[in-house]
Amino acid sequence: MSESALLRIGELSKRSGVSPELLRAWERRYRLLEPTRSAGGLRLYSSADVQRVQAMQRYLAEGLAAAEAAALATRPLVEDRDASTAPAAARRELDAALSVFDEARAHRILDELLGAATLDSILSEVVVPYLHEVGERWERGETSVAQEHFATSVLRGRLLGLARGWDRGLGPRVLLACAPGERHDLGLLAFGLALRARGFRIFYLGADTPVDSVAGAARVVKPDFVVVSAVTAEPLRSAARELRELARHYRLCLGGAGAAEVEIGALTLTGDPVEEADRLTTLARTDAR
Amino acid sequence: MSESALLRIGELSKRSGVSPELLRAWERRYRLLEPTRSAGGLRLYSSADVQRVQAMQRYLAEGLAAAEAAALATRPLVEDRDASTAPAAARRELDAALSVFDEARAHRILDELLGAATLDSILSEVVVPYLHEVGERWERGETSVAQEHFATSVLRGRLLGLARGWDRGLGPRVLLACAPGERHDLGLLAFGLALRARGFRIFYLGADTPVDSVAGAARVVKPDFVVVSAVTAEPLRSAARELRELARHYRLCLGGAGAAEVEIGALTLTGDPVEEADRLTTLARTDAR
Amino acid sequence: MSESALLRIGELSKRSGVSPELLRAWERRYRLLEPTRSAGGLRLYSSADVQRVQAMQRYLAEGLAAAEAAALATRPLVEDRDASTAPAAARRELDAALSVFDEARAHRILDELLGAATLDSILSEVVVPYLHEVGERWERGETSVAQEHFATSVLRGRLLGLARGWDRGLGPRVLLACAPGERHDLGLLAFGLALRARGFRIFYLGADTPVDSVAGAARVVKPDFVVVSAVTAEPLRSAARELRELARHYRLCLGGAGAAEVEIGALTLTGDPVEEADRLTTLARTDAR
DNA sequence: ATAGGTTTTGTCAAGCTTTTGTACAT
DNA sequence: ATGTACAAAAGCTTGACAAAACCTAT
Repeated sequence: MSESALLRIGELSKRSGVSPELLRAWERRYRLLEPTRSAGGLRLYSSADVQRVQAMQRYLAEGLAAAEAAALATRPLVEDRDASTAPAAARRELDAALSVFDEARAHRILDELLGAATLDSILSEVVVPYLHEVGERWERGETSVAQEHFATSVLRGRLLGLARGWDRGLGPRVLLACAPGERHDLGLLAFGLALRARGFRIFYLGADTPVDSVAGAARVVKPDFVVVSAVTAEPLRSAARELRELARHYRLCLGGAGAAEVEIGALTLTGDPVEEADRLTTLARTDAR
Repeated sequence: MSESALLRIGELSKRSGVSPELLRAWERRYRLLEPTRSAGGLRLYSSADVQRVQAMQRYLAEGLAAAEAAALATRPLVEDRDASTAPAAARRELDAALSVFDEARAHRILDELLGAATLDSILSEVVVPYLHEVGERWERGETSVAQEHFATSVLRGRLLGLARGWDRGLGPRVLLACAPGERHDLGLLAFGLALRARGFRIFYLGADTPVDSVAGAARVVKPDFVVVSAVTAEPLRSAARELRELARHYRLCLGGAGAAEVEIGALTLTGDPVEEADRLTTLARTDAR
Repeated sequence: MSESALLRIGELSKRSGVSPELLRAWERRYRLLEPTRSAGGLRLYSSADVQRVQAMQRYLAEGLAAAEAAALATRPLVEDRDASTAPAAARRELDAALSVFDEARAHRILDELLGAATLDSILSEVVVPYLHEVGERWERGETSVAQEHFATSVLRGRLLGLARGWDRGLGPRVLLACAPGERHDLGLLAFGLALRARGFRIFYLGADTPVDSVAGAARVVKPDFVVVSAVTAEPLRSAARELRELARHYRLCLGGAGAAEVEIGALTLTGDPVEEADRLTTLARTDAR
C-alpha cells in the first residue's frame, strides 16, 4: 500500500467506503482521526489514520457501538510482540528440556505458561503444535522412542492434573475415547480440557478403547456427546460398523486427523482442539433449545 | 460438598422420576428430604437430597417398605474412618467410585487418603492391590475395558501428579521403563514414587519402550540404576539378548511379576514396590560407601 | 474473540440469544450483570458479563431455576477454568475463602492447585506471597487474630500433610527450627518442602525452639545442615552466642527475613524458599564431590 | 388427587432519552 | 470545511401481566 502519502478526505472516503461527513463526525466525536492540514485547511490523512478507520470498521462489523469501536481503534496498538512470539519460544524451550530428559525444567516452563496464558492458548499454541512436531520428527526418525515416551508422560501428567474433577458440575456430558488400536491420547486429552473450560463434564477413557466398551460406558454415563478419536483413518475404518451402531443411540463425533477421511455420518472434529471445542459448544447451545 | 446448586421440586422430580407430590409426601412422612426454602417458600433441594432420593429408590426397588427404605436412605453413611481399617475400606470405595465413572468421588477418596496416610502405605495397601484386583477381574471378564481404562487414567493422573519434579535433587538416578510390548505402567510408576520418597532421582519412560531406546536415554541420563519391567515374562524374554547387553553397561534391574521367571543375571524386583524400593535403597547406600 | 470491548445491550442480546428485556430483568432481579454506563446512561457490558450470561444459560439448560442459576453464575467458581491455574487468582481465591473461615473451599482450591502446578510454584507464588500479605494486613490492623490463626492452621495442616515421610531416604539431612521466641513457622515449613522436593531429608522442629534443644536434636540426627530461622532479627540476635557455638559443630544456616541483619558467620538464606533451596542444593552437590 | 392461592419468571408497553448516521446551511 | 440540525435506531425506567411452577390443605 502507498506509504507516507497523505490523503484528502475524498480519497480516504473512497478507499474506506465511509462518507466524508461521517469521517468528520468520527473525528469530532471520538477523535478517531488526527489529520494534518494543508495550507488551505484541507484535511490530510496519514496511513495511521487509514488504519484507524479500518479498525473502526472492523469493530463496528463485530457489533460494537461506535463510541466503543472508536475507543478500541484509537488505543495504541503494542503488546503483540510478546503475546505472539512467547508461545513459539516456550515450545522451543519445552522441546529442548524434554529432549534431554530434564523434567524439572519442563515443569518450570509449564508453570510459567500456566501463570501467564490462558489454558486455551497453551493448548492450541504450545501443546498441540508440540505434539505435531514430535510426531513429524518421529516419522523422519529424528526422535527416539524414549524421548517421545518421556515427553508424552510428562505432558500427560500435567494435563491429567489440570483435568482433576472435570466430571463435576452441570454442563453437558461428553464421553471421550481413542479408537481401538489408537495409542495417541494426548490430543484427545487437550480437547477434553478445552471442553471443560467451556463447562462440559468430561468422562475420559483414554487410548485404545474397544467400541463396545465405549457403548457400555455410555450406558452408565448417559453422555450428551460421545467422541471417538484417532490420528489415522485406519482405526476408525476398522470400527466403522460398530461406530455407526453407536451413532444410532448417541450423538457421535469423530475426532483427530483420522476422522477427516472417514464417512459414517457423524460430526467430524478434525481441527484444533480449542476451535472444535467452540464448535461443540455452539452445537450444544442450540441443542438445548 | 459439591457445588451448591439448589433444585426446585420440579427439576428434582424430572431427574429422579418421582412425582412432586410423592416427594413432598416422603418429606412429610419420613423426613427423607430437608429442602431449604426460597424467600417465597418454594422448596430448594441440595445435592444431598438428590442422593437421598436415589438411595430411596434403590431400596424401594429392592422391595423394602417405604418407611424402611427411608430409614436406610436417611442414615448418615457411616464412614469407619479408623485409619487402621481404612486402606481396605478406601480400596472398596475407590473401586465403587471408579467402576461407575465417578471421578470426583474417586478424587475425594484419594485426597482423604493422601491427607491421612503416607504415600508408601497408599501405594502398597491401596493402589497396588487395587491394580491387582482390576487385573484379576479383567481376566475373569468381569470388568469392561472402559472401566479399566477409566480407572487407570484417573490413577495415572494422580500418580503422575505426585511424581512432578521427581528428577531433581541429589540422590542416585534411576531410569524406569516398561519392556517392549508391555502396556501396564502403573506398577512401575508406583515403584518410581516409592523410590522418589527415598530420595532417588527418577527418569520415567513409561509403557512399551524398545530396549535400544532405553539405552539411548541412559547415555543421556547416566543413571545409577536402570529398571525394565513387565507383568508377564514374555516381553522380557523376547528382549533378553538386548537386556543382557544393557546390563553390561548399567546396573540393570528387572521389575514386575514377569521378572520372576526370567534369568539374565540382573537383580529382580518382583515384589511390592515399596519393599523393593527399600531393597534398592539399602543397595544404593552400601554402594555409596 | 474480541478484546476488552464493551457491548451495548443489543449486541449482547444478539450474541447470547437472550432478549434485552430479560437481560435487564436478570440484572435487576439477581444482579447477574454489572454493566458500566455510558455518559448518557446506556449499559455497557464487559466480557465478564458475557461469560456470566453464558454460564447462566448453561445452568438454565440444566434445569435450575433462574434464581439458582444466577447465584451460581455470579459466583466466580474455582472450577471455572483459569481461576485455578493462575497463581495470582488462586491466591485471591484462597484469601477470600480463608478470610470467611471456609475451610472446605480453601482445600478445594489447594487441591486444584496441587493438581495443576508444581509444588515449587505453589510455594513461591501462592503460599509465601499469601503469608506476606497476611503479615502486612496484620500490621495495618486489617486482619483479626482469629482470621490469621485460622488461615495459618489450615495452611500448616496442608503443608504438614505434604511433608509426610520427608525424613526418609538417601539425601543430605537438614535440621530445621525456628529461633527461640519466633512463632512464624510456615515459611520454614515451605523451605523444608522445597528442600524435600530436591531430595533432602528433613527433620523439623517447628516454632520457638531453644538453641540448646536444636543442638540436642542435632547430636541424634547428625544433620548435614542446620537451619535456624526468624522473621525479625531480634530472636537471632538474642541467641547469637549459642548460635555461634552451634555453628562450630554443624553447618549452620540462618533463614527468614530476620537473618539479613545478623552477622554470626553463618550462611544466610533470606530470600524465596524455593530459590534458597536451589542454592543449598548446589552447595550440597559441590560438597559431595 | 384436587382445589384454590402464591411465587417465579419471561414478556410487553408507554413515555422518554441517548446515540449516531446523514443532511443542510453557511 | 464547519457547525448545527434532525430523525431513525437503540436504550432506559417503571409498571404490569400471565403462564408455569409451587404451595397448603382437604
